[in-house]
Amino acid sequence: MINIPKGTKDVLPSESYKWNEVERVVQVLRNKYNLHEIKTPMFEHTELFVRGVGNSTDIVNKEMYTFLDKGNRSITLKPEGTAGVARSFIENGLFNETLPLKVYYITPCFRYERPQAGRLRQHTQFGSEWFGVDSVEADAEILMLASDFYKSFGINPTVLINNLGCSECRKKYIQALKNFFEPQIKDMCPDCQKRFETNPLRILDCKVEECKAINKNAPVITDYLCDDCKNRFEELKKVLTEVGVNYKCDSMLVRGLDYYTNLIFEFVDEDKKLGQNALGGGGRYNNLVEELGGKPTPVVGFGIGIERLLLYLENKGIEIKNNQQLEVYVANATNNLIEIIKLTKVLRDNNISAEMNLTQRTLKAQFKYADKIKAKYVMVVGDDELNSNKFTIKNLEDGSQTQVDKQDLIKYFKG
RNA sequence: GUGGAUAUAGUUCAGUUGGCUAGAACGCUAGAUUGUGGCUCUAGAGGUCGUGGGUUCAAGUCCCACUAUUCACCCCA
Repeated sequence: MINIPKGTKDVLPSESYKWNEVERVVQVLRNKYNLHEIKTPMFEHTELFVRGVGNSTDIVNKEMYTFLDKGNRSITLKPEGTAGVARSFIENGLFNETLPLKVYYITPCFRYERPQAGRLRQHTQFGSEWFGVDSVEADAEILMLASDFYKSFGINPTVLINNLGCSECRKKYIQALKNFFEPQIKDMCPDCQKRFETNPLRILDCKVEECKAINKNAPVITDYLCDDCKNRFEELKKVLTEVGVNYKCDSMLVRGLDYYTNLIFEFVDEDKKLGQNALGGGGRYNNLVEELGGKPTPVVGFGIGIERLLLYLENKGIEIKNNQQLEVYVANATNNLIEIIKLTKVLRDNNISAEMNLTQRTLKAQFKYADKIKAKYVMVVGDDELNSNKFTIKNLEDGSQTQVDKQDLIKYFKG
């Protein structure tokens, strides 16, 4: 017996309707927000993620599915959605097209980690990236889109927001951080000592108690923002309050991807029932396109984990509606197969969901089956019906039974 | 990478201080007279007790190793 690989999951026929519903919600948002889908490959050159996601990140350092292909190229299964989309944007010269460009994707992502509740080696992200806009409106609207997505499922998770500043204020802030940590870095955990060299910002994100204690007194980014950055953040907060986005400021929020500038955010499960409490996250990355070799283009975007969304809904006791229902089961009480098949085809040609008996079962067993698959109606087709052109239709929900003329069948089911 | 837990039927789980042909519930298949579901009743199929080794007269049960799963930490979706 060959088992499913570690950290992966089958979506079984009995639960796939949940995924169909997620896709339906995304289609609705696509129209409401005028998004366009972009599909990029499942794998890219490893270098893209090293440069895009950043080589001081855990994703790049220890979590990538990297291998050499037969042409000795280093290939990596995408660990997140943004880098590939940015690459495509540059490679296809989309910065020369009409901007802003608002794209979205639903894609599997791969990270080699130890699996646990809400964390898989293959997970699925719904993401959206908006190229060529750098405004409060865009920042607010991308948060509204993500928030709208969650609200479509009847939830309203808190989004933590923070502002990392433009490259100018960030430079000053990082220097301030270095000055602050330098005298006491020897008392901090080995990870933080490494972070001090590679990316001091991430020290703020440390979960070790001793480090957290020191972090409490660390300089706060808001004190180092230039007036532009400060005003913009204040204005964003005003807008979010007006439009009902459930946000909270968190000056410790850093996030583990290097490409962020200015706005960053993370949707969280505040009850922490998930274990992993990040439901989705994102922010602004105004330098990424340029760093990957494109014309300087501001971008804002997010990624939302679908598996975590479904887990969150389950924990909250929120059920996703299954709107797939079989309308008619065509039961067979005759040897005239041709007529059964033709009748079923007529129903389907009129967009009526229909299934016919495919087994040697008795009529009684066919009724049992129809009940089990939750058919709304059973239409009995026997020699009597075929001779008289009148069909017996039983409503399985209330048990009532009706005779319907052959030419009125469609009207009966559609009416 | 670090630490903890678990492994018995398709699923969820019982299985006592080691003791006869390993159980339940749900699910699945079929039947309860003539062409009608749900409820009920009856019957049936389905397990080398994760794998390998050890202790013992005797191992699902105790010990060891391996494998798999799972939870937590780090980090992230």
